[in-house]
Amino acid sequence: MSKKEDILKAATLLFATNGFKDTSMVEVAKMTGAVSATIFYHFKSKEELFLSVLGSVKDGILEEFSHYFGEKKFVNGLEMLEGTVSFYLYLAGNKAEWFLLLHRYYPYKLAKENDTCRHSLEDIYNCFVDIFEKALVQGQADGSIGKLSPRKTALLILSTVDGMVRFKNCNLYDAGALYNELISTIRQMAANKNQKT
Amino acid sequence: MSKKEDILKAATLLFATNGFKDTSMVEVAKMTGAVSATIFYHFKSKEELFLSVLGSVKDGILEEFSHYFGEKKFVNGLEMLEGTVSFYLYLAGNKAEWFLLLHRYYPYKLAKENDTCRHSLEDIYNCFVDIFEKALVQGQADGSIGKLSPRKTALLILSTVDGMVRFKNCNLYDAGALYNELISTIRQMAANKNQKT
DNA sequence: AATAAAACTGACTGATTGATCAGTTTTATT
DNA sequence: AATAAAACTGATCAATCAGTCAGTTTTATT
Repeated sequence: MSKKEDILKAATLLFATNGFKDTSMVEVAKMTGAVSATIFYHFKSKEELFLSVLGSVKDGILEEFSHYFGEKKFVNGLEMLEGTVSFYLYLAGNKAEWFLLLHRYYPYKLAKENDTCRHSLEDIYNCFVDIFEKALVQGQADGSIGKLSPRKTALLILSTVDGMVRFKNCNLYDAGALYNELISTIRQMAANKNQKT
Repeated sequence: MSKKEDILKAATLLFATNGFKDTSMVEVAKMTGAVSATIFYHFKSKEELFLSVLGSVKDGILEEFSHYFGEKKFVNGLEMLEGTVSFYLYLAGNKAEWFLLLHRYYPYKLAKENDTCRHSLEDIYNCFVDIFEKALVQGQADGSIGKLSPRKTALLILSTVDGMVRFKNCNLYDAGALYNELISTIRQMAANKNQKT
């Protein structure tokens, strides 16, 4: 691994666990066995380092989901929906630092004035919502999912899993313990045949 | 309003919008027309100021909910559940600074080492979950809600509304636009008569 | 009015930190 | 081996900020 990748990895961990302001360049440097000036050689400022971190997290998430859906095959839309939810929760545990970073407020604040930041965040959340939506649309086509607004329902499901992951990351409640209830609720939503679109 | 209350109000706003580290005592002081030393006369440290802010947010939330349930009467558990969700979303808009503060990571990190902080957060989230749970239990008693685990379902609903509010505060998606879908989903959950407890 | 307590302030300090830069070491190319 | 480019470093700086304290003003009490 190159030094630049080393720095990026250390910075991801530190920004995720301590936040932007509470992470010093000296800290990041020490973790890679370098000196802070080295970081400023690779990244022109602390903010640029953060943007690179967020960009690499975006790439990682997009790649993970693309890999999962490249391998996995689903018998219908409902199973795809459940698979996506499971994979999201698995990823939130397996790549906890990514989701910790996304559950900090700093990226969203920076996004207000920085296009690069905003685009990374948009790519990440669009990836999530689009997959949920695709599963819902497919499910409506194959009959495994009833009438409902795919986009809004996708957002509602994302809100729920995002909230569950946040509660877990904040040490409030355990997301895993709600898994069965979540799946059960999704099936009830899917089974709905009466609602108008 | 006393100077101490003035400081507390200014600090709430600044901690909520800029975070703990990104809020300086000079900033808080300026907002109240005072000098930073004045704040240190009322609060012995920046951390103690933050704990006081969180405590006052806790008091505010508990009082708001107690006031709402003191006035409002519900015909059954399901209506109480829907009312609670609505009030939660209303409060998240009306007292945005409270929820912005609760959607920062700093309080939860501080809670790991500080009992006062942990207790405030516990009080707040227990207030939310307990009310949802109470509505679910009451609904099961009066027949408006089917068989399900009240505690886990309460947590699931809280995850959803918490996620929706976070998305809105982060400028990602509009929570209000999902209101109808949310209520509809809750009714489907409630209508479930087949599930084992 | 006298007195004490409470509230408040200006000036200051030590520590931290993002960033710079001249100079050194390492790597790649011929 | 010679050379150039890339990677890295030690020293340093200006700015920011939490916290202190001696001293002043305001408020309450008698």
